[in-house]
Amino acid sequence: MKFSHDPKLKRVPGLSEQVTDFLVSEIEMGSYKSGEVLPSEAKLSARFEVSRTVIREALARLKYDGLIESRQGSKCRVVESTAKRVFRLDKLEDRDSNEIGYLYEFRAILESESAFLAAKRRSKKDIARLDRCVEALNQATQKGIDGTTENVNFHMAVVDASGNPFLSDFMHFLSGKIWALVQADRDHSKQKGLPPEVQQEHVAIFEAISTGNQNKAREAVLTHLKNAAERRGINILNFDRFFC
Amino acid sequence: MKFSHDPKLKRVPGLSEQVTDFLVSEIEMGSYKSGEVLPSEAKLSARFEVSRTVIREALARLKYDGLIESRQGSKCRVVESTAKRVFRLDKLEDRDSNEIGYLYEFRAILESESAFLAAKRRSKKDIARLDRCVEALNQATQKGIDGTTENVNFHMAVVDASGNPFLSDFMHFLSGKIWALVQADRDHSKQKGLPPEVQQEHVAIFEAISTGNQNKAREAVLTHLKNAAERRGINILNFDRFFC
DNA sequence: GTTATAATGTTGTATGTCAAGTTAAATGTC
DNA sequence: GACATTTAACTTGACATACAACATTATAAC
Repeated sequence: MKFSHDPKLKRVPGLSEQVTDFLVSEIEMGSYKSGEVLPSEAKLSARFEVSRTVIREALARLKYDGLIESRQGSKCRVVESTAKRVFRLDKLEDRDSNEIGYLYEFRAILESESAFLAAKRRSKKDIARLDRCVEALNQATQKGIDGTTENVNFHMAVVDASGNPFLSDFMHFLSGKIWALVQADRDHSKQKGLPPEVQQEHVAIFEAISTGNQNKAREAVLTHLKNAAERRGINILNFDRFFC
Repeated sequence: MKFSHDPKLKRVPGLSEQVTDFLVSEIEMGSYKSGEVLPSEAKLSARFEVSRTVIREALARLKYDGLIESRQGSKCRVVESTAKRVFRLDKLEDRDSNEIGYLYEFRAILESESAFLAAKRRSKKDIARLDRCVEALNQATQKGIDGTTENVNFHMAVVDASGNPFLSDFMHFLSGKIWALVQADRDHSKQKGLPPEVQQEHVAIFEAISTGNQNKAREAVLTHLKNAAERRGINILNFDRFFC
């Protein structure tokens, strides 16, 4: 049996990765506070019993994230946490159901407001793209195939139609994480194909956006995500805010 | 004159940083598409005319961001953009006023919904913290000092009171970027101290959250951010959506 | 005490080496 | 010729050493 081309092969974490994670947790735990200096590369090399190369690759990662700062000649300094250059969303799979509920709430806020804005700003190209997405979802529903890709495409078409590049970029990032999360426990559910009621929800969103009904677009998204969370057994928290 | 301890010294970008930026832009431009392999470290080393050490440190950064993937023995692969591990918000200072307007809109969505949730979920500790923040802003207003720190603290107390850790974490990240942006052109305005009307807006937000009036909390934040954007001459886009 | 100088420490970069793993070519087999 | 096996070449991971550029600290001079 050959594994040469299988991309799902377990990637063994290298030494620099391990050192990186360790240093990150130490900084986040407060072992090294803002403004303080880290031990020299030589000291870290001795402490972790790895070569300086490994240490440097780990530190390069931290520098890129803006966690530490360095200048030739003097030791690395830990920068204030407000100056972080990236937003990271790791270890999502081993968070409890409660936290995932918060993630869906977060997503619901962004996507519903995106739809609200999209109903106002959507261009003809946006509507055409949304139309294609709905059609693709239709075919997926009829054929009974998975349709996850088409689903994601539709949701991304909505946020892109909002016209806000930050909203758009961030939701692309977030949906990647959520998608990976969904795929992770798709083995459990074993459900094939999209239920027809899901597609009805999609159509409702599309109609509201294309006709320019902002409030209806927002509520259609909220309804859809509320149902989606329920279908996945996620502990939703505050979705009923607009329905009381 | 000595600069030894001055942290504002211009940090000269190292070779690995330059290589990193170049490779990132090449991947984003599409020179290396998803699933394709990068040239070997030796080839890259020859191409950029730097040592393999530099290349490895640059690649370590890309791996950490989830832009590429590597396994011992085979070349690095570019991963699908949906699998990116981080959300980055760089080069914010050289975006035009229009885009900054979108940034404020993005922020307004998150902060107004945070306030909406905070008005429902705020604990006694949250209210106490908000109270301390308002008091600190009061004193800053009276003393006529800058008050930027107190301002940021208040806004973060609001999002923390929302109880949603994702919302909270992300807004901490985002406010760091916005704060840096504000500080960048604070030299232009030369305004000292907070105007009294700003503090009134803060108090309105606090009152709405502490009394549990969700809708009022959300609109108070929107009003505040709308005015804040106007005061800073930012081209706001859609803030009047709730006022028509 | 202050200032100039030397010594030391630290990061940035380059080079070489080897091990472990993958890929591609050569070879053998039917 | 098609297929499987072995071999060779290539690639990443990690280590060690060396040196330049810069910063810090200790020392010496005044």
